[in-house]
Order: sequence, then structure tokens, then C-alpha cells
Amino acid sequence: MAHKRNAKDVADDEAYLQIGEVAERTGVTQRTLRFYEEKGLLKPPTRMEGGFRLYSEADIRRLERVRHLQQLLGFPLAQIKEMVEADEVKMQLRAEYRPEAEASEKKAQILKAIEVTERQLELIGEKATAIVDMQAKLEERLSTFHGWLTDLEASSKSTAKAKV
Amino acid sequence: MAHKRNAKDVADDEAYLQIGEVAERTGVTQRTLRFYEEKGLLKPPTRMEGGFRLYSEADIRRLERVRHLQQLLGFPLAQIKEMVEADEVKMQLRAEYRPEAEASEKKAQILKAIEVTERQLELIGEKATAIVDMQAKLEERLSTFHGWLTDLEASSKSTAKAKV
DNA sequence: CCTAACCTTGACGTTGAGGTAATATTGGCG
DNA sequence: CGCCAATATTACCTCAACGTCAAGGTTAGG
Repeated sequence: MAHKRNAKDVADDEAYLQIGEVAERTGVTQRTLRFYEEKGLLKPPTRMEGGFRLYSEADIRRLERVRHLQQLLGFPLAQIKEMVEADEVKMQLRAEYRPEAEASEKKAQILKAIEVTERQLELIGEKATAIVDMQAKLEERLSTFHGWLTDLEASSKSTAKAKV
Repeated sequence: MAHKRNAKDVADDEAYLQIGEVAERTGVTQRTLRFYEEKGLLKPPTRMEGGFRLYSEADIRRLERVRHLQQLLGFPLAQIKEMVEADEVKMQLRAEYRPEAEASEKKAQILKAIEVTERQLELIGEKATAIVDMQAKLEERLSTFHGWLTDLEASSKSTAKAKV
């Protein structure tokens, strides 16, 4: 009940997935995948001759980072794009990091990565403190309520005692 | 350059503000104020005979809670509405809390408040952990990069020494 | 070669969160 | 009073982030 199948031609093997499979596996609609690509959140995947998109595991990991950022942090896609791109740069760096490379060049790259990371931290920072504050406030209120409750039970018990 | 003025009639005095003043004071546009009202995020303020809106300090505090939730946490207005309403319920409770009231009734109210608060915590909880995790991960990476940097400087220094 | 299932691009629709414009009232100083 | 800034209401516009067709190309088993 499915004519699709092994779409491995590009570099042969490597387990590429078509858009439908990705959609099913990740819960993201095909429309959204194309949309994200259009918006630059996902880089254009490789294609078969016919034009069918073929997603690599790396593509899927990227997609999942996007979704994570979007769902849990609720940032606008433009910002998410920034962050994912920054991530990509850092990955790049990690991969290319060889102690034998030219020192000055490496230093520049690392400085860039530091800059990018600091920017990301900045973006997240205020939200983080805000949300943690909020959480604390709510927990405090909750315990206040629980306090009232136990007060209440204590007094009702003493009332009961008095009646007996 | 402004014909507005003391709009105190309702219960006389109390320092009500017209929409324009609220807009200026809070940085929220008039359109947004009306929009929030329409969406139930703000309760309809009192009006003058002519229909001009008059906002109380309480109205403004509510507005500021809304903005806080929206800007810093980025929740959709529907959820913000939920939360603000819940807050209102809790405030109500706090105000009405008199140890002399009927015990069973009070208990029910407190239980309600606890339920509402727990719901809010639930909404926030996962976001909180996610964002804090994220922050931690970024900070870890940052220190990794700094580590690389100091490694680099150390080795360049030793190279220099060797040359001398 | 046929055909079912899958995919492509393109265009238009929708919902959330407001902005902008037009027209009608209102409020209060001179 | 008369004027005119401030408001109210109504209606349409925008932008983001997709949803939903429509019309046709692609893939691969039979």
C-alpha cells in the first residue's frame, strides 16, 4: 500500500526520507516543511531527478531543533532562524576544530562563535528570568493557599472538639 | 493643547484615566486597548455619559499584567486571558478572605484557587525547564569556547618562547 | 505502458494580533 | 454657544504562520 521506497541515489545509501515520511515521523505537515524551507529555516534538501525532496538525518535534526525552539520557547520564526543558523555555525566550528590549524584563523572563528553564543544567551536571558520569577510567584501563592487550608482544617477540628 | 481633564464623576474622584492617557502612560495603543477589551483581556471599563472609557488604577494594573505575560513570556492572548482571569479569581479570594466566613464555603473557594494555580503552574512548568536547560547548554558551550581560546593563547605563548 | 500513491508549484483562505482610515460623537475652553 | 481636540465605532489592511485546494509531474509495481 505504498509505492514509495528507497530513495537512495544521491551518494547512494544514507537513508534519505521523502517529505511524506518526514511529515509522518515528526508530526510536522508537508506544507510546514516547504514553508520552513521557503523561509530559510531549513536548508533546501537534496532532490531526486524528478524534484522530490530527500531529507537527510541532519535535515531532520535541524527540523527538530526548529520545532523545539518554536513550541517550547514560542519565538517568532525569524528569531528561530537566527538561532538555528548560529547553531549551525557553531557545529561547523566544532567539526572543523583541529589544534593543528593556523592559530590566528582559529582564534577569529572562536571569537565569532563566542559572539554568536552570547547573542543567543541574551535573547533567552530575559525570558528565562521572567518565566522563573513567574513560576516562583505562583508556587508561593500555592503554598499560601495550602496554608489557609490547613488553618481551616485546624479550626474546624477544634470547633468539633468544642462541640463534643 | 489638550482639552481632556478631570474625568471624575462615577463615584467622584478616584483618578480615572481616559484611553489616550492610558495609552501614553503604558505605551499601549488605543487600538490595542479596545482590542483587548473586545477579546475579554480587559474588562469593560466604566464610561462617561458620552461613552468615553474611564480606566481605573486596577484596570491599568490588569493591563500591565497582560503586557507582561505577552511580551516576556510570549503566550497567545487566549492563554493570557485564562491566566489573567485566574489571577483575578485569586485576588478576589484574597480580598474576601475573612476567617469568620462559613468554613465549607471558604474551603471550596480555596480549593478552586489551588486548582487554578496548579493549572497555571502546569502551563508554565515545561516552558520553564526547557528554557533553563537551553540556557545551561548555551553557557556550557560558551565556556567550552573560552577554554579553547585560553588553550590557544597558551600554545602561542609557548611557541613565542621557543622562538626566543 | 498503466495506474495508484506520492510529489511539485501556485494561489487563495484563515486565524491571531493588531494598524489605519473614515465618519460620527463628545467634552470642555473661550 | 461654537470650535476642535479627543473618543467611539465600523470597516478594511497587514503580517505571520500555516491550511487547503487545484492542476499536473514523478515513481515504481504489475
